[in-house]
Amino acid sequence: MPRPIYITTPIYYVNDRPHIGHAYTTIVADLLTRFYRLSDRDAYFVTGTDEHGSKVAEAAQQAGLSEIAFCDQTVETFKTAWENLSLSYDYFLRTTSNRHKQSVQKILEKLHTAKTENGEDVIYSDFYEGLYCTGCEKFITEKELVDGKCPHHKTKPEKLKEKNYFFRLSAFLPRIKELIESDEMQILPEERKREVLGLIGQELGDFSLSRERVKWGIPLPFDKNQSAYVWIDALSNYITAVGYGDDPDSFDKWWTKGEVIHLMAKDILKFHCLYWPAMLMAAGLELPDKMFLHGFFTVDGDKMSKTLGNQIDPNEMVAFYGADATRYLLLTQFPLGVDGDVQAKRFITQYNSDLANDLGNLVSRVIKMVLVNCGGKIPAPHKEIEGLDALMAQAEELAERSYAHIKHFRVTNAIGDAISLVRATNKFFNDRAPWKLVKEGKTDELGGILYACCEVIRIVSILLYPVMPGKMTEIRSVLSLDSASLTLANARTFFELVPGTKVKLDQPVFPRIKEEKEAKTGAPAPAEKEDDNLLDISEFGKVELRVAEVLKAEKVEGADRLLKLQIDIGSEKRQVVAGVAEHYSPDKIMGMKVVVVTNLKPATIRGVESRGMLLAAKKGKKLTLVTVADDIPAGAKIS
RNA sequence: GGCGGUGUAGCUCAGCUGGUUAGAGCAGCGGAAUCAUAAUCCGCGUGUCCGGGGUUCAAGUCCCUGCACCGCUACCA
Repeated sequence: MPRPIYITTPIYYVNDRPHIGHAYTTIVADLLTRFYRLSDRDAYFVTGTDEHGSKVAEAAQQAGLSEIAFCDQTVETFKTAWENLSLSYDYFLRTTSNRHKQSVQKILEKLHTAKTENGEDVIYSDFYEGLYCTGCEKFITEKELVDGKCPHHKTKPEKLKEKNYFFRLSAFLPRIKELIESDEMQILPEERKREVLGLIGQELGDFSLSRERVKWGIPLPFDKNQSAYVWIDALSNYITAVGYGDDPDSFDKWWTKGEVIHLMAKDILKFHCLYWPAMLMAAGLELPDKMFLHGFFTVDGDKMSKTLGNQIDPNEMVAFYGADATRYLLLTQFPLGVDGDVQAKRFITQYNSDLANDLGNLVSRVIKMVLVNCGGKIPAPHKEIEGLDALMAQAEELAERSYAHIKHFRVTNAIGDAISLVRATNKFFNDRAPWKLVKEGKTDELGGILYACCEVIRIVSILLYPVMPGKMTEIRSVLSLDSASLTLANARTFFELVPGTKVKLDQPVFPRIKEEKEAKTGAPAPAEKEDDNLLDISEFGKVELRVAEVLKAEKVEGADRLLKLQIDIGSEKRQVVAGVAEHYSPDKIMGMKVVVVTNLKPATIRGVESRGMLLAAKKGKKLTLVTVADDIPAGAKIS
């Protein structure tokens, strides 16, 4: 028996809305699962949601709901999106489920008593010191502060020390490094492996695994005043989902003995490739076999982000292209593992070209001819046909090639091979010109050609099934094929179709999309502006703006983006530090009349004192300083 | 600044461990065919393989270096 295979996606943060990034990972997982099942491997596919943490609690409060009610609601948006995409996970893990919470506590207990090789405790307590906002009920970083105050509550945070438990990551890194270098735990693609090894080379501190003040979380069994921090809680899902702590048989089958594959985008590399293996080692558990980190989508060149509002909603794509075509289009934009750009109009051309013109039209032209000329029944094969051997050979080796591709995560190659076969078949059909044979009454040869084409369609319907399960099932029903013959083994040989079997075709499998129809990537629907934080005029008045002339400018040593400026604000001269070095050279900014906030509290940045802030407009990578239209002396007040 | 990545036809990208005239799809031009979803098939590319060095009998493919862009990271009051 081949090893069972266990495939995971990250669990998605419940505060997010599903976008094509989430969808992509999950589609890949679904594809792999379906493909391995075709090849007779037992496979298990888990996805889910990460639902704890102070941000979730905050969002729930704003929505006027209890935490769990809020989560129940938003989890549905993920489940619906996945259902729309025909994603058939075996288990949907919620970190708020009792099962997960109980098992995480068992993991924590285990870690609590665990020792490192040197006999040190894996978990130790220490103090975390930081700025704490009582309004937010959380620590905030210096960076988040506005004018020394919490941006949300406009209050000064207090310096606070809190007890935290830490995980002794450093003790495990040498061993992890060995395992990664030797590929016992494979990090893919190669460049990501290099990146992780590079990270190990840098100084990595131990990580904090608990929070004292976060109430919406899983309490530590050995200290009820603390709750588990995100890494422990979220990463553990991979084992709690298959029965760690409550179903030894399942856990043994999938985790301990199975081939474990974690799929994710490259942004969470550190946690998965270092924190997670360390936790598992400390708990004495098997490590995953493979981690595959895929790339990011950019949309028309820009990174997808909430703030840019260019996130693509998979539901909108599904509404427009259907689940199967959406899966196809997302998977084929770029090879798995690298970043790629997505352009709205490309989706339509590619849909029409690959799916409608090549595959859909092949089905139409072949089946219609069978319907009209062969009484709607699959004709008998005929071997003496020019070009048939080559076509057969290409079709018969497709399964093997695809399997090899999938094993190495070369998803686009596997799909590309199937489409190439479709093209070759269109060419074969064209070259043999069966419509001429109809007129000449050569029915044997005609039947042979049509039989061969049906065979290719059957084989393709198996190999593209993991990508487009719905449409391939549809195509298979055209040929009266059932699911029993939906196996990779069945795709390896020609002459599986039984002559005389009825065919039927109700409508085109992939109807062409008219170009005039607006290309929908789901992109913009710009987020509605919240107008509940309008300012009172008096509040605005607190900000003092003045025109200032830049007298002198120089780069700040050791910082790429900082310029140290001497400015004249009329009444006095001041020094400010501005993060504009990437856009303005010292020469260029010298002499400019800019707008400065003059009543900010002084701050020290990179060891340089700054007393004021320049105003600038920024969009994506573009940044331009705010200046004045006509000449006016430095010091002029702005209101 | 540190780490990683990318730079190949108009566009999106393939090119594994170096080896004949550098490829695919899309778009464009010309043609064939008419079974089919106005779909298909054929033909057409003088591309500085980012620049500069080097290793080699041989480099898009390895090494060094420069440039541009992207991501993570530090500093952006």
